[in-house]
Amino acid sequence: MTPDSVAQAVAAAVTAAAQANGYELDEVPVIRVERPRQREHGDYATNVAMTLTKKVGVPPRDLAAAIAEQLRTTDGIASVDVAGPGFINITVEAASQAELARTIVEAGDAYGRGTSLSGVKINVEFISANPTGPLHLGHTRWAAVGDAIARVFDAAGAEAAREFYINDRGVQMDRFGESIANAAAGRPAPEDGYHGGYVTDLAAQIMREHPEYADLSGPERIAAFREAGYAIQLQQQKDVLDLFRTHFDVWASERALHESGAVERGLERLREQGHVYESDGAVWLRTTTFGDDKDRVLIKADGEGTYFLSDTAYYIDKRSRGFDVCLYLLGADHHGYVGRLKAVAACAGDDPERNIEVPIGQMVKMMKGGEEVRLSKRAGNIITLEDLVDEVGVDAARYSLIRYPVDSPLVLDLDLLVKRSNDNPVYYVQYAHARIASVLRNAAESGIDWAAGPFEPELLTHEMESRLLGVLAEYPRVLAAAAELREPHRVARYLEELATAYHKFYDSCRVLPRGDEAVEPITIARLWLCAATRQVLANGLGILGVTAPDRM
RNA sequence: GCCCCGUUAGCUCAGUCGGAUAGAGCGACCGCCUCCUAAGCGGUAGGCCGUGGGUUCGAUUCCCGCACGGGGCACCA
Repeated sequence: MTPDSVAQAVAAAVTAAAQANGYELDEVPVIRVERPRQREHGDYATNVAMTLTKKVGVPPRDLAAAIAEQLRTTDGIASVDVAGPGFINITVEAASQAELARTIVEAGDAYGRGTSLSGVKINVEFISANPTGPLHLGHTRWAAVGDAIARVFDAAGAEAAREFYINDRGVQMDRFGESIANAAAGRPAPEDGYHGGYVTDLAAQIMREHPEYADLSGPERIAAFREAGYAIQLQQQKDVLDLFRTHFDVWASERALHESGAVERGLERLREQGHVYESDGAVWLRTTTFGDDKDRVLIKADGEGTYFLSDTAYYIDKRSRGFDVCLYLLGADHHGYVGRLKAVAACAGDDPERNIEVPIGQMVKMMKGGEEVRLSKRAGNIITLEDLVDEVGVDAARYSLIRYPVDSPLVLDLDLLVKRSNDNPVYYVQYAHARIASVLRNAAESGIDWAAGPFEPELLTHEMESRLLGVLAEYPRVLAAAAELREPHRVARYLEELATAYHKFYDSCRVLPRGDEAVEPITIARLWLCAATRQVLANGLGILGVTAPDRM
């Protein structure tokens, strides 16, 4: 039995108990079964009796007893007990629990996938760095988490698109161009310009490819270096993200928004909705109507559109492309944008509670040798995404960035991330996968064809087998919760729990025959359990974008 | 001043609609490989869940205040 089928059985028992005892119960509440912390409390527990006691007017323990009596007759349930203030503790029959191994192996990659977000089109925008430099530590968290969120959405049945917004317009681009142009001429960057060793590298590369730029001057020269630098830098960002296994579906350019008329269309939409006004020679959006601290300028007195104008157009453009939900993953340094973004959705006539979500991620720091890392060998004064990958590898970097809830600040300990022991969770989980792969490999080499069966689930009665099965059964619920709450770290934590359950099982339950021992039915049954566990570990690691190695 | 986030074991952190004796890893101490991967497993020690109130059968969890720490409040991008 799975958590869902147990919950259904409880619901049926509640209805039956109400009928048998004449309880007045217009509707059965949604039943949630949980896995008790204490092993003695059974495989599953529910507190329905306590939640219904008021409505029904019967003491919780009596109500629990009545429900338990009905529940006992359910197929697949071994025993039911009432405990504490009115908890119902349920123990499932070994065979019905172990059938799950077959279910998982047969479902393969699909095990755990759900339909809770079926038919929903979600746009996940993240990183959206300026194309004026390499991606740095501040971008890394979202590079991993944003991608994982999109994968979690896919697993929940949604249609998720990963989108990167390129701020390729405005004065910072000119400052970027001027900085490179100056570097090419051996001059320092202008005030408010871009420094860093990468600027000098860009200048050198551009001079190699376009020696003729040396003869240009004035705005023409700045524009030439700006455009060349933009192209190189954007490509470099794409290459690094590719290496990091974060692949975007859409690279949206701010310039393109202006060139395609999306900005005019967005402005028109906002005017239609009646939230645009003029004051002091500028054009404003009345975002305060929807809870923003102050109204925002769309077009400055000098006639230039603001960055905010592009933002509004971009949001409206996304919606016009059919996305039901637009997710903006922003760093804590941008949290001030939440109010105005929500207001933009409202000003556009949308529901800010449903159509737009703006999770805020806290900052990331790196420690090495007990001290905060501040300098990058490559880029002068910043730590790049590439540095991190060079240092610890893609798997460790992705895993550790996803492993924590994004609303708490993150400190990455580089010394820990390269360690190969169980204080490094990524290896701990991967090791479990490799260990199983090894067992399955050894079985195959010994000519044991477990898949040909027969699989006798009722043999999996060992304490550790039962616990492992219980953890395997949780996976679909974990994935669904991760999608609903936009919290992929739950998947990582779950995998650690699963790895622990497997390692304990492995330690106390011999799988393959030793020496000249015969292949027993329990051997086959345990191999099914191993195969199921390997599958779930692989599926979960896939959600995180981390590899599941067969050997380590 | 206003807004967002955090505060749980010595350290790094889990703990979604309020539930039974608050968890994991590390660090410390003690154990387990002639046997499927010891990158593993078992045990001991370690807690006023920041603080003061409130809500109720029950609060680490929900509400309000306070303290401490981080971040933010542009006709910049």
